[in-house]
Amino acid sequence: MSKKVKFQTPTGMHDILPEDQFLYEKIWRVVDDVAAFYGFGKIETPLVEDAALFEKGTGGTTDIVEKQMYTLKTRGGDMLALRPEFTPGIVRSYIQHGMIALPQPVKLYAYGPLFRYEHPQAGRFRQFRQVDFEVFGEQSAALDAQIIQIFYVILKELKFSHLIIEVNSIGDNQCRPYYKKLLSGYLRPRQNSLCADCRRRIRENPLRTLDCKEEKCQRVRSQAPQLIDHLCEECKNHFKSLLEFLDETDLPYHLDPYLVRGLDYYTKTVFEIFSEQTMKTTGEGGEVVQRNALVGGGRYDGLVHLLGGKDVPASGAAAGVERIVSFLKEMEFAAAPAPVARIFLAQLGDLSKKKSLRLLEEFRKAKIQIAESLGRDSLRTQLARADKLEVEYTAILGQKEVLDGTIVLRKMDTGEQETLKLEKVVEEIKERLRK
RNA sequence: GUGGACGUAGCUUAGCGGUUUAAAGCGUCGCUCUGUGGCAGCGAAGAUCGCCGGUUCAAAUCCGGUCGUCCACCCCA
Repeated sequence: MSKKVKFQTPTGMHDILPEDQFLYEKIWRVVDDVAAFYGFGKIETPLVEDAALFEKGTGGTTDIVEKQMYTLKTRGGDMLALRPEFTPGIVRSYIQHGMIALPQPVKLYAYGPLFRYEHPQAGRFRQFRQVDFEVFGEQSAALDAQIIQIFYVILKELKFSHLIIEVNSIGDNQCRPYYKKLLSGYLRPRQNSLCADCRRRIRENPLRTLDCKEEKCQRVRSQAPQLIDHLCEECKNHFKSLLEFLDETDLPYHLDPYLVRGLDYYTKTVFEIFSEQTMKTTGEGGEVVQRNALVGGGRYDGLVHLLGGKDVPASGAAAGVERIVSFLKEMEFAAAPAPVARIFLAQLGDLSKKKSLRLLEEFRKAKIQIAESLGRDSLRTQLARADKLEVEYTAILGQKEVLDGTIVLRKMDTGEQETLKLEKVVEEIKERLRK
């Protein structure tokens, strides 16, 4: 006999069990509603794309592509990758289907699973879901503001309270290369005061030193040349205009001059939305403030062109669904919904069991949720089950009732029972549940 | 990729300075109660103590490795 193997979910991946589904469904419902209101069309792209799409789009030097992508070789020899983010796939679809011929801007949204080979921890998994919104063909900061607003509204609809929006501009191909040079010129002579990671970053990605959490790096950074002081005229105006739009919409934002993002394709606007919330910790009954980025996004004016399309400006953002769910679970109103069935059908004996199948069908047609336990024969256990399900009524169909063409209706809280005509029961119950 | 904590029935945990049948609560199923639930009593099923190896007469318990979970760094949603 072979050894018993215990299968389990792969590292960083989880089952979503029936009792948690309502949380996800709630999010989908809110997202669909908000998207419909703002005129976004839903799009689904494959979970798997040409690996080169992400290498080129997301960027070959990003961690996501460099060390977190699940790649696979097909039998035909193609190199494919499990999508690690939404944007390149949606850009690809925009180009492939000639959406440039549609009235611009083209507004799209999507949600679904993404894959990143990472070391799992709080709010970080190898298979996770995002909600993603993208706008193509409009360079105005009004759309950036609308994207921010959309995610803010979604989180508000989900009853998030302490939301913080951080915005910044990281310039474009005009001004950023110049600023990078300026920054590394400032950092290089001071590298002894920086952490090891930042010393490495000076070469690889000097912008990232800006959001280092090490205190000594923050000290150095406070004297560093500011990105917003070195934006080109166009970027400066764009950013100014973004802030004006945000003021207009009353969104509670902060300008964080040190906010930079890890993906290569961002230009001008970048932003993140955080929720600050105290979480109960499992050990020692303590509390801890969780400040995870729930949403991240920005403008990516060069990406459509980079991936082979026309020079189309675009802007977008994505929210981490698991992170939202983990907050939702902490909130008290996120308890599981009330029991679905308000009535239970108990049967006794073969004859009534056969009759029950037909009766259940009548309830279905009348759109009345009714629970049963056809596998059990004793009335005791069926009533016990009905009790557990917290139904209001149990309809009891025994041998005698089938022969008489009647059915017994028991009110569960009081225990009072009455005998009804079998053909009237659906109507009668419908009437009573209305109250 | 680096570092820390932890892996015992479906769940929550006890046992963990080595020694016979690994314990409890919840849950599940059954009986007391042959057509009447919530309570109670009784009972059953369910764990080769994550896996592999080592030390030992003897390992859930000690040691090493491995896998997994959680957490932090890194990065990101």
